[in-house]
Amino acid sequence: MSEPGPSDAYGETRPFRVRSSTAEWAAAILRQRITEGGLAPGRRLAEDELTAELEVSRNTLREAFSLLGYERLLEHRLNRGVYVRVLSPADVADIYQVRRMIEGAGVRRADRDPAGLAALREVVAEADKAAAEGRWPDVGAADLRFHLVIASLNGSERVNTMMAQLLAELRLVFHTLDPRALHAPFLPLNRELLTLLAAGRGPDAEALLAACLDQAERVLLATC
Amino acid sequence: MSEPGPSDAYGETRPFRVRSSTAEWAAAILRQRITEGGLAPGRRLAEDELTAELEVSRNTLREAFSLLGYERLLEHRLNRGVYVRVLSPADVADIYQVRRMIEGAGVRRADRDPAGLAALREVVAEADKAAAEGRWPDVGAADLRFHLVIASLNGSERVNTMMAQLLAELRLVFHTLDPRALHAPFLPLNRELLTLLAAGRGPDAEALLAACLDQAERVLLATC
DNA sequence: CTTATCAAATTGTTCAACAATCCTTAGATT
DNA sequence: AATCTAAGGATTGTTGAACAATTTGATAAG
Repeated sequence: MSEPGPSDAYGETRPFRVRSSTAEWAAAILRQRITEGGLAPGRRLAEDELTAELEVSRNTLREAFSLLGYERLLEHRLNRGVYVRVLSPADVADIYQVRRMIEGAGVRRADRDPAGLAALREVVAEADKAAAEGRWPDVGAADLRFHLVIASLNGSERVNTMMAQLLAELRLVFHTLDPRALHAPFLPLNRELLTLLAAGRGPDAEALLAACLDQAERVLLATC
Repeated sequence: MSEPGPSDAYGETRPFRVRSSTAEWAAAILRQRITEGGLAPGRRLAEDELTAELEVSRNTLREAFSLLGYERLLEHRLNRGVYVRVLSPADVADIYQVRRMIEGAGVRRADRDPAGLAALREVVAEADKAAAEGRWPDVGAADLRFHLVIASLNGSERVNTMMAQLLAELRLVFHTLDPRALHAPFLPLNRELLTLLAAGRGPDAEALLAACLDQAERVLLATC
């Protein structure tokens, strides 16, 4: 056909020839829509619809679906299509169980990682600044990053990606709630947790973290 | 044999009705070959070859590749094909870091799960029986199952699947070694670990487990 | 011996067609 | 009227072919 290069439309449709695969490009778009709330949980993603909109072939789109399915953002029912994942209370409980394990282990290793403490301080400062300026979505992002850093204290690349996926899953619920009401209560707790860690009071930090996670879990379970 | 659908004892038979998709069927076959050593690490999986052998289309095969890539059993290099994963020393170290985290947390929760202890006893008995009869591959399988049960003490479905995937990855290295030399030293250690857990001596059990994992890590790192 | 160039082989992507399955609706039966 | 059954339409599952893009290996030139 007519020159399948970077033509098609002059507009913004597709960034040049990206180095990553087309499927990952499509997956990135869908991932963003899901985690930012454009695609609500339970919504069905029809192939016809999306192939037309994203201008990719069915095969490529299905590969993107597969990608997001592995991240547990989409659910695939055989012969029935893919749906934006709906987290059950059991899912939320399970996710928090894993978080207790990962973050608890991270806190217990905090004393061996001074660079990690510095990163935590930075994230806390970011959160405070965003809160002072009323940018609550940014506060939420900083809160998640805080816990991501705690997970990274385990010093394992695999744990980091696990944690990132868990938080992406949680965003399925987060964006249905008010970011201020959700994250504001945890700002001072995060700060105190950092203080305890810096003071070398490991067991106290561990207890505080556990309390934080329990509270967050209760809040989320109350909504579903 | 946990292959889905009717066996292909007569060659080309493809199951009439598979409950799962064809891609998952193909992935299951490849997964088994990889974890059982039929496909050695570093080996390239050519599309032509496998589409002919498995009698699936290229698209379906690539979907299966993608699936196994998520599980880190295959490595995908752009425009160069897929290869059976080769674990680097860094990979082994990272995997054992995760195992220390998961299994350590499991042991710490052992006292809340009497059913878990019973399962551990059963697996230890299996391993002893297999060792007495010289079935060393079975001993290895029981050893892995022992640690899978320890991970399950965390009471999280997600942790269970994480652990299963980690052990599948480790099998990439295991099946290049002698199962007897690899697993025999751990038989009495596992038994002792169980004894400590049953006696409620949590901290001692935790220390013993850490020692076991450190030792296993050293053995594997010595081979690559 | 090194570099440049070309041809073959393999992967990346798309398309169109058909099969299998699900869902809806209309009709028949009670 | 309610329930069951049987088309039919719509959507997904799978395939094969086609072409583009990239790598690989061989060959030729400097």
